[in-house]
This record gives sequence, structure tokens and C-alpha cells, in this order.
Amino acid sequence: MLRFAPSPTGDMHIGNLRVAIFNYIVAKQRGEKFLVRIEDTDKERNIEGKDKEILALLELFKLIPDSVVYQSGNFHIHQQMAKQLLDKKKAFVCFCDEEELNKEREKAKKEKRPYRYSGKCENLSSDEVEKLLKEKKPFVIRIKKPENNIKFKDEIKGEFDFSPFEVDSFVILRKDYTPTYNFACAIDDMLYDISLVIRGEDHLSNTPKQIHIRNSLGYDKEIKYAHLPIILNEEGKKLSKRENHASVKWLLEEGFMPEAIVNYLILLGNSFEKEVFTLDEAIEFFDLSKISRSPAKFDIEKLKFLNKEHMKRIENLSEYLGYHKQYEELLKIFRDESATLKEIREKFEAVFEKAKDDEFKNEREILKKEILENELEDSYDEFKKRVSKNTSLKGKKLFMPLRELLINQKHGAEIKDLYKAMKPYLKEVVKTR
RNA sequence: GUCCCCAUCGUCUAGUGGUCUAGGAUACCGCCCUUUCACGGCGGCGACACGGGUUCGAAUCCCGUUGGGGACGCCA
Repeated sequence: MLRFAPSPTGDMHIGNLRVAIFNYIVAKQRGEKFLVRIEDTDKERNIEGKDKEILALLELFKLIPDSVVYQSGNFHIHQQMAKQLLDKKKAFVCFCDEEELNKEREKAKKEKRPYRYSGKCENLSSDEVEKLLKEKKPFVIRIKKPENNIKFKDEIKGEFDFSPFEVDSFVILRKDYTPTYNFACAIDDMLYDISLVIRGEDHLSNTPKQIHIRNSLGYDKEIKYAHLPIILNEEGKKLSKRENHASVKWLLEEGFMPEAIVNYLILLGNSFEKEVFTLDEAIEFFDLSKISRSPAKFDIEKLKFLNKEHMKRIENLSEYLGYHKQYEELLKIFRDESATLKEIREKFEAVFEKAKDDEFKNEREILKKEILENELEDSYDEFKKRVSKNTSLKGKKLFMPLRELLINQKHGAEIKDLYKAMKPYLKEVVKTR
């Protein structure tokens, strides 16, 4: 089983979405299940409704999970496992308070050495532990750092070897008895029989910790890992959830099609025979091991290009955009000159608004009268001839105001095409100008 | 600071020792088309970070430097 494990603590950004896509694709390629696990272990940070939002987005992107679970539903198991580790002396109770630890962290920083847990509580005698427990002193549970190096092979990045010092004796159960991320994650991956974990590179240093947890528990089935290079913003820094470009919601609002976003995120860091493709097509030729090992910058221009390509593929544009089908031809014209759905909508909606530019106001009024008072010819050429003759307007002074009457813009598509597309409702439109 | 990862056109990449005066896409620029703006067609600009090795031969292998990124939480 493959899994996507988002936390409901913020908006989904493209890095998360990319991870979901790759997990989904590999699950399909291998005929394995795709699990979505909501990582809601931090009560403080969970945002009400974010889980539903994430699930809705996955559906929109056609990344349909075989099952959805909430990590908080397994707390009792996590606690049981922590108890097990305690009994096996692979974990210990730690009474150090946060203030104390923060001081140590600062000290380490000042002395320019990496901070590691002091080990203070590891050697507490059972009598001392009993005593402190009776005093109701708050405590956490830490796993003992491993005795040997933790080695693993990443499917994308190759071999890794972490020393016990790097893994450290870290917290697995908080003072409120809830599991920390690494603990819950390691156990759930084991519980749901995850075969391969595909996630962002920022999790690389969590991997030895999670392996160590399962080792300590005696789980010996190997879980493979593939850490994807992260996506950088235009400045070359890690995308933050606050950045517009990074937010999936924002891209959707800007009129990027889900199909184009998926296409772009799969293409990023890869190279295939064709650049424009669907999710289903990608399942055919995607190869996880061929992903680039270096981080890639997010390029909205390339996304725009792909969006144009995917917009061309929309068969019933008026229906897709939720407009009456009589506008199909006009919408197609706007599509040809737009990069996003939003752009099409804006151009289309401007057609039904009052004129906004006064440069050709007089010409517009003359033309308006001429158009409204006469029958419209089938042929644009005849229409043009007549209008030009009766109004004695020509050149720029004819075509610019004429285009303005039609679409409320001085520049844009050829009037001949617009005329043909809009003829059935052209007079109505001209009236509103 | 410590540890880890990465390094080819602005951007995404092809390239696995000779086929590389480095290929494609996108962006940009120009021309054509067009009474406008786009689309489209054609063309152009544009990169192996640097320094040492190894080798007959290096974008490709090794070492170093530099640069960039990530991780160092009772966040995920």
C-alpha cells in the first residue's frame, strides 16, 4: 500500500499535491492500494475543516483514495506501543521541562555544536521515576537512541547512513500522551503495511528515526523510501504555504485547470517523450527512479503553457465554464487568446458590460445606431461594406469602435470571426454597450 | 554552527567516457500571417559553476573550492 499523509494544519500547496500524485501513480502502476492518512496528531494546530478541504481537492484532481484514515483514531495503539517500548527498556520516561530544554538548545547554538538531548532522564532509577510520577510531575516518553547506525537506501537518492548521535533520543509521546509525528507515522506505516513511502526531501532526516522506532518494536519488514527533491519558488527558496503561487487553491482560482496542474507537477523534474499528457497517460510511462535528484524551481510560465494546451482539449467549453451553449463559438475565440480559464471568463463577461473607454465614443454611438436600425447580413463582408458606407467610417475609426461594440475591447480577435460567432445575439450585446 | 543533499541555456530538462561546434520544451527576440491583440508557421539568442586530477579522450569518473537547498521541536 502507498499513502499520502497530509496534516490538516494549512492549505495544500503544490509540493504536497505533487507527493500525492506520485504516490497515486505508483500505487496504480503496482496495483497497490492508495491510502490517505490525515495526520492530525497536533490538536493545537489542526484547522477545522481542512481535512475535508484536502479530500475535496484530491477528488478534484482525480486522486481517488481507496481509503481514508485519521491518525488520531489510532492514538490508543500508539500509546500501547509506547508502553511496549517502555517495558522493553527501549524507551524511557523524561521529566525535563521545555524551559530547561530550550536553555540547552540555546547553549548548544552558542557553542556552535548541534543540540542533542542530554540523556539526563535516561538513567533515572525506577525508584526516582516512581517518586516523580507520584508527585504528578509532567513527563514525556523518549525512545532510546539506537546502538548502531541506521542505514537505508532511498529509491531516488541512494544510500544513507545515520549515526545514533544523529538519530538522538527523541520524544515519542507528549506530555498529553498524544504521539509525536515521527512515532505515529512510523507505527501507522507499519500498521497499514505501507510498501513504499514517497515524500518530500524535508523528511529525509525523519526516516532513520522512523526506521529506528519500528526496529525497536521488532518489526522487520522493510519499508522502502523515495524522497523527492522539493519544489523551490522563483527565488530558489522552499515554498511556504503563504505564497500564492504555491497554493493549490490560488492556482485554481486563477483559472488553472486541475489537469494542467497535475501535468506540470509530474513534468517538473522529469523528462518524457511528450510534455502534454493526462494523469492516466502518466501512469503508463512515469518512472519514479528517473526523477531528477536536484530541486526544481516552480515556473508559472510553463504552467501557463500547459494550461493553454489543456484548455484546447476541453470539448464543450460553454458547458465546462457554466455558460449557455449559444456562446460556445465566442468562448472558443477567447480561449485561443487566453492562458487561463479566468482570463476567458473575464473577457466573456466584459462583453455584457457597459463601454469602459471613451476614445471612440462618438464613432461607437454612430455605429450602434446603424447596427440596431438595420437587418444583419449573413456575410460579414456585406455587413462591413454597408456599415462603412452609411457611417462613412473607415480604418481604425471603424474597426476599433466596432470591436468595442462587440466585445468591449479595442484589441482582440478578428471582427469577422466575432461577427460570425455573435450574430444571433449581436444586437442584444450592442444595446448594452 | 553541525549533518545531509544538489550543481547543463533565465526556467524545466536530454546526456551514464568518444555519436556534443551539447539536443528538446518554455520564456524572450525577430520575420511571416494579420486594418488591431493574440493564435499559428519559420528563424534567432542562450548553458556544461570553478580548480585540480584519472584517461589517447571528460558535461559524463575522482578530489577540492564555490554556490544553492534541506534538516537540526513535546510541528508535520
